[in-house]
Amino acid sequence: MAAAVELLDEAGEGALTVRALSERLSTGSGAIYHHVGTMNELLAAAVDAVVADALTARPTGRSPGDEIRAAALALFDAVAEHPWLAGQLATQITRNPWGPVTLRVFEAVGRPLEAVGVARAKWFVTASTLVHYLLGATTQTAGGAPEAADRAGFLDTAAAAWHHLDPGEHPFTRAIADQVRDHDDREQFVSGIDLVLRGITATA
Amino acid sequence: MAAAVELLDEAGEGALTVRALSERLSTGSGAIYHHVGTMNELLAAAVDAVVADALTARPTGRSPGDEIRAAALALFDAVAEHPWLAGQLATQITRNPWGPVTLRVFEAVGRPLEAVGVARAKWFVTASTLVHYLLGATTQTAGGAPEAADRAGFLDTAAAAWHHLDPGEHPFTRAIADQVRDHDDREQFVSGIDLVLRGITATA
DNA sequence: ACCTGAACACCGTTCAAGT
DNA sequence: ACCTGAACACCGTTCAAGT
Repeated sequence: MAAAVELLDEAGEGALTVRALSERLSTGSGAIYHHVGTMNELLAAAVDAVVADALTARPTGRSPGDEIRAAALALFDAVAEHPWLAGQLATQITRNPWGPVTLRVFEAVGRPLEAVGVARAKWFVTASTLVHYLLGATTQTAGGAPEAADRAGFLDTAAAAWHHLDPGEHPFTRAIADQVRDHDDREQFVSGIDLVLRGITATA
Repeated sequence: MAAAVELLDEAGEGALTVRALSERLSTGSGAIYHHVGTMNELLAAAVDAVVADALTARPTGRSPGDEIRAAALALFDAVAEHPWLAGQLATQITRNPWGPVTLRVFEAVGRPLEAVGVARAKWFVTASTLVHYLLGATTQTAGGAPEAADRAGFLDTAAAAWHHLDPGEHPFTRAIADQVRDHDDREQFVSGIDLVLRGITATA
């Protein structure tokens, strides 16, 4: 398990192969199949392990909102630290929508909802909305995004392209191009949570 | 392009291979590489084509909220119709966060925001939040989910498992197990949008 | 310009055989 | 019980050679 995560961290999604893993563990490829049913199960277990690690360090937030933000940011940071997680999180959740990953995220994000004043009957819809936002955001944001210096040029290119769109066909995207160039992912991520939370409290 | 989507629709993600496609087109595998750089580009183009198809039929909503809901549901239904799209949408967006898919969704969902009363300076954050919710929800929800009859047992199993969780460790998830069993994906999807929209109007 | 199809360097998985 | 490693049935991609 640890060796699998190591390989993924070192060289990305493509690096976790049966051959690479068995070499790293100084064993034969057949040996791996004695401990795990399939390569996908191993990958799912790796994802679960990393998510569990990110979400179990539960901080005692000052407010329920803080607790939700802390849990969400813990996941966000885990994806930033393990870039392969962005794609794999999405893959696992698509493949197994009610699996262990979903459970962990629901539990971490949903628990503070009672204290926010959400009626018990609305716990599921409310938590779902938060979880979906959170997963969508980490999927797009924290994944392949290159670091620091690279990042500026990266966003510049996208923003420039959007800036030159036909205003007739893509008026909205064109209008926000500058905001895209100047935004900060993590800040934006939190703003999104706050927006959803405002919808929640407005309803509750 | 059409042949690629056909293959995906018929037999899922795994069915789109160079060999299968070249056989379907009664040609050699090399011929495909004369028209496309790589298999991934082809897949990306397939995703873009389906998303474009889903989002261009723009309904003239009675209210901006209706327009947003309509665009979101168009995407939701496209994923339901092409189950492989759930995973591929996520994959493409992870791989190319500011690519054509993102652009299409932003444009469709963001355009009505002005009419909702969102300040121009907040268009990007606001649209991002909507888009992330929407992508997260379709990723988890509309993908592998089996149809009708199957679906009941599918959710029952998950709900039953959650029902038997240790209340000390997973109090929240355990508490919502029943709601999971009885929920309707599409309805829940719209409720989530409404929740986010409430956050938006509460801010604007 | 466009296509052919064998060849190459990979995959995941299986399984007789070993200890 | 656990491991070995060759073998199998696949992949995507390349490239000399054809039309």
